[in-house]
Amino acid sequence: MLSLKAQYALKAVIALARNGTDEVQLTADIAETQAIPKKFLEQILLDLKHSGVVVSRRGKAGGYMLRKSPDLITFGEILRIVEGPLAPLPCLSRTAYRRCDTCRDEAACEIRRVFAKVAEANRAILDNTTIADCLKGQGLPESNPARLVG
Amino acid sequence: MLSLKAQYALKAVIALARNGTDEVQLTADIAETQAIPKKFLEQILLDLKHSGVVVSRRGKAGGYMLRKSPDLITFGEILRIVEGPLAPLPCLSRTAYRRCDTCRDEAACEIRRVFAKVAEANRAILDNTTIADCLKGQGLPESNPARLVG
DNA sequence: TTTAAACTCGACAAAATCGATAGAGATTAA
DNA sequence: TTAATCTCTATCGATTTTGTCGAGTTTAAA
Repeated sequence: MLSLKAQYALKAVIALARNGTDEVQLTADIAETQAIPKKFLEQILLDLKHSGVVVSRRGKAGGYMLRKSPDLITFGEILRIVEGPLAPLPCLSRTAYRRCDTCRDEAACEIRRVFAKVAEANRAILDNTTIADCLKGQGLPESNPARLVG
Repeated sequence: MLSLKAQYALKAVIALARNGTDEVQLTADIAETQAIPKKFLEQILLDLKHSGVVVSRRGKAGGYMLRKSPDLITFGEILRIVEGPLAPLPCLSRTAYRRCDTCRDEAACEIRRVFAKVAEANRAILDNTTIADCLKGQGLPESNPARLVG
């Protein structure tokens, strides 16, 4: 189940994308329009900043802006920042591989074999759906729907 | 991330499937061979029993058996029993729909639109992969791989 | 130069969830 | 009758989740 934090992060980035890349938006405004607790949102935006997704201007007339074009920001990128690896098992993560404590032989693990497909399918969607796509009302870019099946 | 409990449940069901449907298997044996804490496994097997996946015989010479053929038990079924709904958002669950607290208009929710694809993809895999499939070294039955793309 | 508005950052805290354990009870084969 | 086994509820500690607080720091503008 997607965490509230992840939902907040996605909503904030979408709000910033709607706002354009020429003017900053107040944390307080995002918090209010998206119904996100302000102090919690501050933490999230800070994470997004440290990860290079957004930039901030401090002081009076400060706020946040996207650092890159919405079509260069994927759902997968945001989720990894706020939730960690997408993979359903540590032994299936590309970005943060760890051996599974519970199984001796990865190659023989039936559970791993099935969830490898789940991981593939999820990556195919989340790493290929950008913020721009979802604003167009498109989950996936037209050009490569085939990637859905891994 | 898949919970340990879910991994234990899947391992236990797989172990029972390997054991066949004509003889019970001891909780203690499953616990030992699968490296699952015994008392925790007892709870899980009880859940699986209440949900009709396994049957038990009590008393001396008691134990557990699958209640149906492994090709009638899907990963999705087991996961719903021990983890609840598969869907990444409550508003996307078929088995346990709930409105999302965080969004006013479901139809317009960009996040929902994207995760609807994720939910579809996951269901396509998990509800169509049986315990029998995974024992054959097959994540999906040959007959309908197309269901993968929803 | 001062001030007010805004981001920055670390600490803290309540509540929920996860992983596991304990123990009394019920049932059954031998 | 006994020993083995499942049944069921309660509890527990650790971790994660979902926030909140407050003291900085930076900046635009008065």
